[in-house]
Amino acid sequence: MENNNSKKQQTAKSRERIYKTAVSLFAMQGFAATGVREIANTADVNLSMINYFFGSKKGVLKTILDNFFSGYLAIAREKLAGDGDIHSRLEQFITASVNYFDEQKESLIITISELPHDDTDIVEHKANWARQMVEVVNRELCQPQGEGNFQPIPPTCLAPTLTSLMASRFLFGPLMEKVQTDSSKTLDTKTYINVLVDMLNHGLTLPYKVKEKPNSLTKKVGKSC
Amino acid sequence: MENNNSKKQQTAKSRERIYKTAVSLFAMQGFAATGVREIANTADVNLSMINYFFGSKKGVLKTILDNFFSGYLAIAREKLAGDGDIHSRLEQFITASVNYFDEQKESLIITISELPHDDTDIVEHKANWARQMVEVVNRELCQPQGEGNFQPIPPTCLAPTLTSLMASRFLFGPLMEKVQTDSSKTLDTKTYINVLVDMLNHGLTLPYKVKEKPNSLTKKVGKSC
DNA sequence: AAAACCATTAAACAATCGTTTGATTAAGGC
DNA sequence: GCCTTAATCAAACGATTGTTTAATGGTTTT
Repeated sequence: MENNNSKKQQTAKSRERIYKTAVSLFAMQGFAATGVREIANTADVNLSMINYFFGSKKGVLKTILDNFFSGYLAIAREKLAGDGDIHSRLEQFITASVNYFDEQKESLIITISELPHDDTDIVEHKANWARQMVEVVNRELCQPQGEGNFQPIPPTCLAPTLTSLMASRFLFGPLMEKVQTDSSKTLDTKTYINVLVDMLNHGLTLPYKVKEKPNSLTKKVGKSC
Repeated sequence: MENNNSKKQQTAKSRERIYKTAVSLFAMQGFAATGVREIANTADVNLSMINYFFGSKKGVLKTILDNFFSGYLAIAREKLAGDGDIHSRLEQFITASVNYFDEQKESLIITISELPHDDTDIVEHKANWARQMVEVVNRELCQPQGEGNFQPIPPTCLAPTLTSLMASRFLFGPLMEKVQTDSSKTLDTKTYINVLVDMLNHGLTLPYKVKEKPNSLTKKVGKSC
Protein backbone atom coordinates (compact mmCIF):
# COMPACT_ATOMS: atom_id res chain seq x y z
CA MET A 1 0.00 0.00 0.00
CA GLU A 2 1.10 3.53 -0.55
CA ASN A 3 0.34 4.63 3.01
CA ASN A 4 2.78 4.19 5.84
CA ASN A 5 0.07 3.80 8.44
CA SER A 6 -1.09 0.27 8.95
CA LYS A 7 -4.79 -0.47 9.01
CA LYS A 8 -4.71 -0.89 12.78
CA GLN A 9 -3.22 2.52 13.22
CA GLN A 10 -5.98 4.03 11.18
CA THR A 11 -8.46 2.14 13.30
CA ALA A 12 -6.99 3.58 16.45
CA LYS A 13 -7.34 6.96 14.87
CA SER A 14 -11.03 6.41 14.20
CA ARG A 15 -11.72 5.09 17.66
CA GLU A 16 -9.89 7.97 19.24
CA ARG A 17 -11.62 10.53 17.06
CA ILE A 18 -14.99 9.18 18.13
CA TYR A 19 -13.93 9.22 21.75
CA LYS A 20 -12.60 12.76 21.76
CA THR A 21 -15.55 14.07 19.82
CA ALA A 22 -17.96 12.41 22.19
CA VAL A 23 -16.19 13.89 25.22
CA SER A 24 -16.43 17.33 23.76
CA LEU A 25 -20.05 17.04 22.69
CA PHE A 26 -21.28 15.35 25.86
CA ALA A 27 -19.65 18.06 27.96
CA MET A 28 -21.20 20.77 25.85
CA GLN A 29 -24.72 19.45 25.32
CA GLY A 30 -25.08 16.58 27.69
CA PHE A 31 -25.29 12.89 26.91
CA ALA A 32 -28.95 12.64 26.04
CA ALA A 33 -28.96 15.73 23.86
CA THR A 34 -26.11 14.48 21.72
CA GLY A 35 -27.04 12.21 18.84
CA VAL A 36 -24.88 9.48 17.44
CA ARG A 37 -25.12 11.03 14.01
CA GLU A 38 -23.75 14.28 15.35
CA ILE A 39 -20.82 12.42 16.84
CA ALA A 40 -20.21 10.52 13.64
CA ASN A 41 -20.37 13.60 11.43
CA THR A 42 -18.15 15.69 13.71
CA ALA A 43 -15.63 12.92 14.09
CA ASP A 44 -15.83 12.26 10.35
CA VAL A 45 -16.49 8.56 10.65
CA ASN A 46 -19.33 6.40 9.52
CA LEU A 47 -22.34 6.14 11.78
CA SER A 48 -21.93 2.45 12.39
CA MET A 49 -18.41 2.84 13.71
CA ILE A 50 -19.69 4.05 17.05
CA ASN A 51 -21.61 0.89 17.78
CA TYR A 52 -18.83 -1.11 16.20
CA PHE A 53 -16.19 0.16 18.60
CA PHE A 54 -18.21 0.93 21.72
CA GLY A 55 -21.21 -1.37 21.38
CA SER A 56 -23.66 1.44 21.90
CA LYS A 57 -23.92 5.13 22.58
CA LYS A 58 -24.04 4.33 26.27
CA GLY A 59 -20.84 2.35 25.84
CA VAL A 60 -19.05 5.53 24.84
CA LEU A 61 -20.23 7.20 28.01
CA LYS A 62 -19.11 4.29 30.14
CA THR A 63 -15.66 4.43 28.62
CA ILE A 64 -15.41 8.14 29.36
CA LEU A 65 -16.52 7.63 32.95
CA ASP A 66 -14.10 4.75 33.46
CA ASN A 67 -11.18 6.72 32.13
CA PHE A 68 -11.89 9.73 34.28
CA PHE A 69 -12.74 7.87 37.46
CA SER A 70 -9.78 5.53 37.32
CA GLY A 71 -7.40 8.48 37.05
CA TYR A 72 -9.08 10.32 39.88
CA LEU A 73 -9.09 7.26 42.09
CA ALA A 74 -5.42 6.63 41.38
CA ILE A 75 -4.59 10.14 42.55
CA ALA A 76 -6.58 9.64 45.72
CA ARG A 77 -4.87 6.36 46.46
CA GLU A 78 -1.44 7.79 45.86
CA LYS A 79 -1.73 11.17 47.53
CA LEU A 80 -3.94 10.43 50.50
CA ALA A 81 -2.05 7.37 51.69
CA GLY A 82 1.13 7.43 53.68
CA ASP A 83 2.27 8.33 57.16
CA GLY A 84 2.64 12.08 56.60
CA ASP A 85 0.38 14.36 58.53
CA ILE A 86 -3.10 14.71 57.23
CA HIS A 87 -2.53 18.35 56.42
CA SER A 88 0.17 17.94 53.81
CA ARG A 89 -1.39 14.80 52.35
CA LEU A 90 -4.58 16.69 51.77
CA GLU A 91 -2.69 19.49 50.12
CA GLN A 92 -0.96 17.12 47.74
CA PHE A 93 -4.24 15.44 46.95
CA ILE A 94 -5.88 18.74 46.14
CA THR A 95 -2.98 19.92 44.01
CA ALA A 96 -2.90 16.75 41.97
CA SER A 97 -6.68 16.53 41.66
CA VAL A 98 -7.26 20.09 40.54
CA ASN A 99 -4.52 19.77 37.96
CA TYR A 100 -6.11 16.54 36.81
CA PHE A 101 -9.50 18.21 36.62
CA ASP A 102 -7.94 21.01 34.62
CA GLU A 103 -6.49 18.60 32.08
CA GLN A 104 -9.74 16.69 31.76
CA LYS A 105 -12.30 19.35 32.47
CA GLU A 106 -14.68 18.05 29.84
CA SER A 107 -14.68 14.55 31.27
CA LEU A 108 -15.11 16.09 34.71
CA ILE A 109 -18.17 17.99 33.61
CA ILE A 110 -19.65 14.84 32.10
CA THR A 111 -18.94 12.78 35.19
CA ILE A 112 -20.45 15.30 37.58
CA SER A 113 -23.31 16.68 35.54
CA GLU A 114 -24.58 13.31 34.46
CA LEU A 115 -24.37 12.19 38.07
CA PRO A 116 -27.82 11.90 39.58
CA HIS A 117 -29.60 10.61 36.58
CA ASP A 118 -31.55 7.52 36.82
CA ASP A 119 -30.19 5.08 34.30
CA THR A 120 -29.71 1.94 36.36
CA ASP A 121 -26.88 0.76 34.20
CA ILE A 122 -24.88 3.98 34.40
CA VAL A 123 -25.66 4.70 38.04
CA GLU A 124 -24.37 1.34 39.22
CA HIS A 125 -21.32 1.83 37.07
CA LYS A 126 -20.62 5.09 38.82
CA ALA A 127 -21.55 3.80 42.26
CA ASN A 128 -18.79 1.21 41.94
CA TRP A 129 -16.21 3.92 41.37
CA ALA A 130 -17.67 6.18 44.02
CA ARG A 131 -17.61 3.35 46.53
CA GLN A 132 -13.90 2.86 46.04
CA MET A 133 -13.34 6.59 46.40
CA VAL A 134 -15.35 6.71 49.61
CA GLU A 135 -13.37 3.81 50.99
CA VAL A 136 -10.08 5.57 50.37
CA VAL A 137 -11.32 8.76 51.98
CA ASN A 138 -12.64 6.77 54.90
CA ARG A 139 -9.40 4.88 55.40
CA GLU A 140 -7.02 7.78 54.99
CA LEU A 141 -8.95 10.77 56.27
CA CYS A 142 -11.87 9.73 58.43
CA GLN A 143 -10.73 6.51 60.08
CA PRO A 144 -7.50 7.64 61.74
CA GLN A 145 -9.43 9.39 64.46
CA GLY A 146 -8.19 9.49 67.99
CA GLU A 147 -10.39 7.97 70.63
CA GLY A 148 -11.57 11.53 71.21
CA ASN A 149 -14.03 10.76 68.41
CA PHE A 150 -14.47 14.42 67.60
CA GLN A 151 -17.36 15.01 65.22
CA PRO A 152 -16.49 12.34 62.68
CA ILE A 153 -17.45 13.46 59.21
CA PRO A 154 -18.67 10.38 57.35
CA PRO A 155 -16.73 9.71 54.16
CA THR A 156 -19.95 9.71 52.15
CA CYS A 157 -20.17 13.38 53.07
CA LEU A 158 -16.51 14.32 52.96
CA ALA A 159 -15.70 12.81 49.58
CA PRO A 160 -18.48 14.65 47.74
CA THR A 161 -17.65 17.85 49.57
CA LEU A 162 -14.00 17.76 48.56
CA THR A 163 -14.74 16.72 45.01
CA SER A 164 -17.44 19.33 44.61
CA LEU A 165 -15.19 22.00 46.05
CA MET A 166 -12.34 21.24 43.69
CA ALA A 167 -14.65 20.89 40.71
CA SER A 168 -16.55 24.15 41.21
CA ARG A 169 -14.11 26.14 39.11
CA PHE A 170 -14.60 23.88 36.13
CA LEU A 171 -18.27 23.10 36.63
CA PHE A 172 -19.24 26.74 36.65
CA GLY A 173 -16.45 27.82 34.36
CA PRO A 174 -18.45 27.84 31.13
CA LEU A 175 -21.24 29.80 32.79
CA MET A 176 -18.91 32.30 34.46
CA GLU A 177 -17.39 33.11 31.11
CA LYS A 178 -20.76 34.49 30.08
CA VAL A 179 -21.07 36.47 33.30
CA GLN A 180 -17.81 38.34 33.39
CA THR A 181 -18.61 41.33 35.48
CA ASP A 182 -16.11 44.14 35.39
CA SER A 183 -14.24 43.57 38.61
CA SER A 184 -13.65 39.89 38.10
CA LYS A 185 -10.18 38.88 37.16
CA THR A 186 -9.91 35.16 36.61
CA LEU A 187 -7.62 33.17 38.84
CA ASP A 188 -5.05 30.88 37.35
CA THR A 189 -5.22 27.28 38.43
CA LYS A 190 -2.21 27.56 40.73
CA THR A 191 -3.76 30.37 42.72
CA TYR A 192 -7.06 28.53 42.78
CA ILE A 193 -5.34 25.58 44.40
CA ASN A 194 -3.84 27.86 47.02
CA VAL A 195 -7.24 29.32 47.80
CA LEU A 196 -8.71 25.86 48.32
CA VAL A 197 -5.82 24.63 50.43
CA ASP A 198 -5.96 27.76 52.56
CA MET A 199 -9.67 27.38 52.98
CA LEU A 200 -9.37 23.81 54.21
CA ASN A 201 -6.51 24.73 56.51
CA HIS A 202 -7.52 28.00 58.10
CA GLY A 203 -10.99 28.73 56.83
CA LEU A 204 -12.11 31.16 54.21
CA THR A 205 -9.82 34.16 54.08
CA LEU A 206 -11.88 37.23 53.42
CA PRO A 207 -11.08 40.86 54.09
CA TYR A 208 -13.07 42.50 56.82
CA LYS A 209 -15.20 45.51 56.31
CA VAL A 210 -13.01 47.99 58.16
CA LYS A 211 -14.38 48.67 61.58
CA GLU A 212 -13.06 49.90 64.88
CA LYS A 213 -10.46 47.24 65.49
CA PRO A 214 -7.83 47.60 62.78
CA ASN A 215 -5.60 44.87 64.20
CA SER A 216 -7.97 42.07 63.29
CA LEU A 217 -8.19 43.50 59.80
CA THR A 218 -7.00 40.87 57.42
CA LYS A 219 -7.61 37.81 59.46
CA LYS A 220 -9.73 34.94 58.41
CA VAL A 221 -13.40 35.04 58.96
CA GLY A 222 -13.72 32.88 62.01
CA LYS A 223 -11.07 33.57 64.53
CA SER A 224 -7.54 34.87 64.67
CA CYS A 225 -4.79 32.58 65.81
CA MET B 1 -71.69 22.28 38.10
CA GLU B 2 -71.41 19.60 40.74
CA ASN B 3 -67.82 20.43 41.55
CA ASN B 4 -66.90 23.09 44.03
CA ASN B 5 -63.64 23.90 42.28
CA SER B 6 -63.86 26.62 39.71
CA LYS B 7 -62.41 26.12 36.29
CA LYS B 8 -59.45 28.30 37.13
CA GLN B 9 -58.67 26.22 40.16
CA GLN B 10 -58.67 23.08 38.09
CA THR B 11 -56.38 24.79 35.66
CA ALA B 12 -53.98 25.68 38.43
CA LYS B 13 -54.06 22.06 39.43
CA SER B 14 -53.12 20.93 35.95
CA ARG B 15 -50.37 23.49 35.58
CA GLU B 16 -48.98 22.62 38.94
CA ARG B 17 -49.11 18.91 38.29
CA ILE B 18 -47.14 19.39 35.08
CA TYR B 19 -44.63 21.57 36.88
CA LYS B 20 -44.03 19.21 39.78
CA THR B 21 -43.84 16.19 37.53
CA ALA B 22 -41.34 17.91 35.29
CA VAL B 23 -39.17 18.89 38.26
CA SER B 24 -39.12 15.33 39.46
CA LEU B 25 -38.43 13.80 36.05
CA PHE B 26 -35.83 16.36 34.98
CA ALA B 27 -33.95 15.84 38.23
CA MET B 28 -34.04 12.10 37.80
CA GLN B 29 -33.30 11.69 34.11
CA GLY B 30 -32.14 15.05 32.92
CA PHE B 31 -33.95 17.50 30.69
CA ALA B 32 -33.04 16.05 27.33
CA ALA B 33 -33.80 12.49 28.35
CA THR B 34 -37.28 13.33 29.52
CA GLY B 35 -39.99 13.33 26.87
CA VAL B 36 -43.07 15.51 26.92
CA ARG B 37 -45.27 12.46 26.63
CA GLU B 38 -43.69 11.01 29.73
CA ILE B 39 -44.43 14.21 31.61
CA ALA B 40 -47.99 14.28 30.35
CA ASN B 41 -48.68 10.67 31.23
CA THR B 42 -47.13 10.91 34.68
CA ALA B 43 -48.91 14.16 35.45
CA ASP B 44 -52.11 12.69 34.04
CA VAL B 45 -52.81 15.55 31.67
CA ASN B 46 -53.19 15.76 27.95
CA LEU B 47 -50.02 16.09 25.90
CA SER B 48 -50.98 19.47 24.51
CA MET B 49 -51.36 21.00 27.94
CA ILE B 50 -47.61 21.32 28.33
CA ASN B 51 -47.20 23.56 25.33
CA TYR B 52 -50.44 25.28 26.21
CA PHE B 53 -49.24 26.37 29.63
CA PHE B 54 -45.50 26.68 29.14
CA GLY B 55 -45.15 27.34 25.42
CA SER B 56 -42.66 24.56 24.93
CA LYS B 57 -40.75 21.90 26.77
CA LYS B 58 -37.93 24.37 27.17
CA GLY B 59 -40.40 26.80 28.71
CA VAL B 60 -40.98 24.36 31.54
CA LEU B 61 -37.26 24.25 32.22
CA LYS B 62 -37.00 28.02 32.20
CA THR B 63 -39.81 28.29 34.73
CA ILE B 64 -38.07 25.82 37.01
CA LEU B 65 -34.79 27.68 36.75
CA ASP B 66 -36.44 31.04 37.40
CA ASN B 67 -38.24 29.77 40.45
CA PHE B 68 -35.15 28.26 41.95
CA PHE B 69 -32.76 31.07 41.11
CA SER B 70 -35.01 33.84 42.33
CA GLY B 71 -35.38 32.16 45.70
CA TYR B 72 -31.66 31.58 46.00
CA LEU B 73 -30.86 35.14 44.99
CA ALA B 74 -33.37 36.50 47.50
CA ILE B 75 -31.62 34.59 50.26
CA ALA B 76 -28.26 35.94 49.18
CA ARG B 77 -29.54 39.50 49.11
CA GLU B 78 -31.18 39.20 52.50
CA LYS B 79 -28.53 37.28 54.41
CA LEU B 80 -25.32 38.65 52.98
CA ALA B 81 -26.26 42.31 53.27
CA GLY B 82 -26.09 44.37 56.43
CA ASP B 83 -23.46 45.75 58.71
CA GLY B 84 -22.87 42.66 60.80
CA ASP B 85 -19.46 41.08 60.64
CA ILE B 86 -18.78 38.97 57.63
CA HIS B 87 -18.51 35.90 59.77
CA SER B 88 -22.04 35.75 61.06
CA ARG B 89 -23.54 36.99 57.79
CA LEU B 90 -21.88 34.12 55.98
CA GLU B 91 -23.18 31.69 58.56
CA GLN B 92 -26.72 32.92 58.15
CA PHE B 93 -26.41 32.75 54.39
CA ILE B 94 -25.20 29.18 54.52
CA THR B 95 -27.89 28.13 56.95
CA ALA B 96 -30.67 29.62 54.87
CA SER B 97 -29.23 28.38 51.58
CA VAL B 98 -28.70 24.79 52.65
CA ASN B 99 -32.19 24.63 54.07
CA TYR B 100 -33.48 26.07 50.82
CA PHE B 101 -31.50 23.51 48.86
CA ASP B 102 -32.91 20.81 51.06
CA GLU B 103 -36.48 21.89 50.36
CA GLN B 104 -35.86 22.15 46.63
CA LYS B 105 -33.21 19.56 46.07
CA GLU B 106 -34.69 18.45 42.79
CA SER B 107 -34.70 21.95 41.36
CA LEU B 108 -31.16 22.36 42.66
CA ILE B 109 -30.01 19.27 40.85
CA ILE B 110 -31.61 20.50 37.64
CA THR B 111 -30.10 23.94 37.96
CA ILE B 112 -26.61 22.66 38.61
CA SER B 113 -26.50 19.57 36.46
CA GLU B 114 -27.91 21.25 33.42
CA LEU B 115 -25.42 24.07 33.93
CA PRO B 116 -22.68 23.93 31.34
CA HIS B 117 -24.75 22.78 28.47
CA ASP B 118 -24.70 24.68 25.31
CA ASP B 119 -28.21 25.82 24.56
CA THR B 120 -27.79 29.52 23.88
CA ASP B 121 -31.27 30.30 25.06
CA ILE B 122 -30.96 28.53 28.39
CA VAL B 123 -27.38 29.55 29.02
CA GLU B 124 -28.10 33.24 28.69
CA HIS B 125 -31.12 32.78 30.89
CA LYS B 126 -28.91 31.32 33.57
CA ALA B 127 -26.11 33.79 33.03
CA ASN B 128 -28.50 36.59 33.90
CA TRP B 129 -29.26 35.02 37.24
CA ALA B 130 -25.66 34.09 37.88
CA ARG B 131 -24.57 37.64 37.13
CA GLN B 132 -26.85 39.04 39.81
CA MET B 133 -25.59 36.45 42.25
CA VAL B 134 -21.98 37.32 41.47
CA GLU B 135 -22.73 40.99 42.00
CA VAL B 136 -24.19 40.37 45.43
CA VAL B 137 -21.22 38.26 46.45
CA ASN B 138 -18.89 40.89 45.10
CA ARG B 139 -20.61 43.73 46.92
CA GLU B 140 -21.08 42.02 50.25
CA LEU B 141 -18.15 39.65 50.51
CA CYS B 142 -15.36 40.60 48.12
CA GLN B 143 -15.61 44.37 47.83
CA PRO B 144 -15.44 45.42 51.46
CA GLN B 145 -11.75 44.77 51.59
CA GLY B 146 -9.48 46.89 53.68
CA GLU B 147 -6.71 48.74 51.94
CA GLY B 148 -4.57 45.81 52.95
CA ASN B 149 -5.86 44.19 49.75
CA PHE B 150 -5.36 40.73 51.16
CA GLN B 151 -5.62 38.10 48.42
CA PRO B 152 -8.90 39.18 46.90
CA ILE B 153 -10.89 36.19 45.71
CA PRO B 154 -12.85 37.28 42.64
CA PRO B 155 -16.60 36.81 43.04
CA THR B 156 -16.75 34.70 39.89
CA CYS B 157 -14.66 32.21 41.82
CA LEU B 158 -16.15 32.62 45.29
CA ALA B 159 -19.80 32.37 44.30
CA PRO B 160 -19.42 29.04 42.49
CA THR B 161 -17.22 27.72 45.27
CA LEU B 162 -19.76 28.49 47.98
CA THR B 163 -22.68 27.24 45.92
CA SER B 164 -20.88 24.08 44.94
CA LEU B 165 -19.86 23.45 48.52
CA MET B 166 -23.37 23.80 49.86
CA ALA B 167 -24.85 21.77 47.03
CA SER B 168 -22.48 18.82 47.25
CA ARG B 169 -24.66 16.99 49.74
CA PHE B 170 -27.64 17.08 47.41
CA LEU B 171 -25.80 16.74 44.15
CA PHE B 172 -24.10 13.53 45.20
CA GLY B 173 -26.91 12.43 47.46
CA PRO B 174 -28.64 10.09 45.02
CA LEU B 175 -25.33 8.47 44.15
CA MET B 176 -24.20 8.12 47.74
CA GLU B 177 -27.37 6.27 48.58
CA LYS B 178 -26.21 3.53 46.26
CA VAL B 179 -22.75 3.50 47.83
CA GLN B 180 -23.58 3.13 51.51
CA THR B 181 -20.48 1.56 52.90
CA ASP B 182 -20.80 0.14 56.36
CA SER B 183 -19.22 2.86 58.45
CA SER B 184 -21.11 5.75 56.93
CA LYS B 185 -23.88 7.18 58.99
CA THR B 186 -25.64 9.96 57.16
CA LEU B 187 -25.56 13.44 58.59
CA ASP B 188 -28.73 15.35 59.17
CA THR B 189 -28.98 18.71 57.45
CA LYS B 190 -28.40 20.66 60.65
CA THR B 191 -25.10 18.94 61.33
CA TYR B 192 -24.13 19.33 57.70
CA ILE B 193 -24.60 23.08 58.01
CA ASN B 194 -22.39 23.09 61.09
CA VAL B 195 -19.68 21.21 59.25
CA LEU B 196 -19.73 23.73 56.41
CA VAL B 197 -19.74 26.75 58.69
CA ASP B 198 -16.90 25.30 60.71
CA MET B 199 -14.97 24.59 57.56
CA LEU B 200 -15.29 28.13 56.33
CA ASN B 201 -14.44 29.54 59.72
CA HIS B 202 -11.57 27.42 60.97
CA GLY B 203 -10.77 25.07 58.16
CA LEU B 204 -11.62 21.41 57.80
CA THR B 205 -11.86 19.76 61.21
CA LEU B 206 -10.47 16.31 60.94
CA PRO B 207 -9.21 14.06 63.70
CA TYR B 208 -5.48 13.74 63.83
CA LYS B 209 -3.79 10.48 63.60
CA VAL B 210 -2.85 10.39 67.26
CA LYS B 211 0.64 11.64 67.74
CA GLU B 212 2.68 12.96 70.61
CA LYS B 213 0.64 15.97 71.62
CA PRO B 214 -2.75 14.81 72.90
CA ASN B 215 -3.90 18.34 73.71
CA SER B 216 -3.93 19.40 70.07
CA LEU B 217 -5.85 16.28 69.30
CA THR B 218 -9.07 17.60 67.96
CA LYS B 219 -7.84 20.74 66.32
CA LYS B 220 -8.30 21.65 62.75
CA VAL B 221 -6.06 20.28 60.07
CA GLY B 222 -3.83 23.19 59.43
CA LYS B 223 -2.54 24.52 62.66
CA SER B 224 -3.45 24.63 66.26
CA CYS B 225 -4.12 27.95 67.85
C1' DA C 1 -3.33 -18.07 -3.84
C1' DA C 2 -6.87 -19.08 -0.51
C1' DA C 3 -8.81 -18.10 3.82
C1' DA C 4 -9.62 -15.43 7.72
C1' DC C 5 -10.01 -11.20 9.82
C1' DC C 6 -10.95 -6.38 10.53
C1' DA C 7 -12.51 -1.79 9.31
C1' DT C 8 -15.74 0.71 6.66
C1' DT C 9 -19.84 1.76 4.14
C1' DA C 10 -24.87 2.90 2.62
C1' DA C 11 -29.37 1.77 3.63
C1' DA C 12 -33.08 0.66 6.26
C1' DC C 13 -35.26 -0.58 10.78
C1' DA C 14 -39.03 0.59 14.13
C1' DA C 15 -39.63 3.85 17.63
C1' DT C 16 -39.92 8.17 19.61
C1' DC C 17 -39.25 13.07 19.45
C1' DG C 18 -41.51 18.16 20.18
C1' DT C 19 -45.03 20.67 18.22
C1' DT C 20 -49.40 21.94 15.85
C1' DT C 21 -54.07 21.57 14.54
C1' DG C 22 -59.07 21.74 14.89
C1' DA C 23 -62.84 20.28 17.49
C1' DT C 24 -65.18 19.93 21.96
C1' DT C 25 -66.30 21.16 26.55
C1' DA C 26 -67.60 24.20 30.23
C1' DA C 27 -67.35 28.51 32.75
C1' DG C 28 -68.22 33.67 33.50
C1' DG C 29 -69.91 38.39 31.81
C1' DC C 30 -73.70 40.81 29.93
C1' DG D 1 -79.95 32.87 26.47
C1' DC D 2 -75.85 34.61 23.90
C1' DC D 3 -71.09 35.47 23.50
C1' DT D 4 -66.44 35.35 24.89
C1' DT D 5 -62.77 33.09 26.92
C1' DA D 6 -60.17 29.37 28.63
C1' DA D 7 -59.15 24.45 29.27
C1' DT D 8 -59.06 19.86 27.46
C1' DC D 9 -58.90 16.47 24.01
C1' DA D 10 -57.58 13.03 20.04
C1' DA D 11 -55.03 12.91 16.02
C1' DA D 12 -51.57 13.81 13.04
C1' DC D 13 -47.38 16.47 11.50
C1' DG D 14 -42.43 15.84 9.83
C1' DA D 15 -38.14 15.11 11.77
C1' DT D 16 -34.92 12.60 14.31
C1' DT D 17 -33.69 8.91 17.51
C1' DG D 18 -30.32 4.52 18.45
C1' DT D 19 -29.46 0.34 16.37
C1' DT D 20 -29.02 -3.40 12.86
C1' DT D 21 -28.08 -5.42 8.51
C1' DA D 22 -25.64 -7.02 4.58
C1' DA D 23 -22.18 -6.01 1.40
C1' DT D 24 -17.40 -4.39 0.30
C1' DG D 25 -12.47 -3.21 0.42
C1' DG D 26 -8.12 -4.02 2.30
C1' DT D 27 -4.76 -6.46 5.32
C1' DT D 28 -2.89 -10.32 7.57
C1' DT D 29 -2.44 -15.25 8.22
C1' DT D 30 -2.16 -19.92 6.63
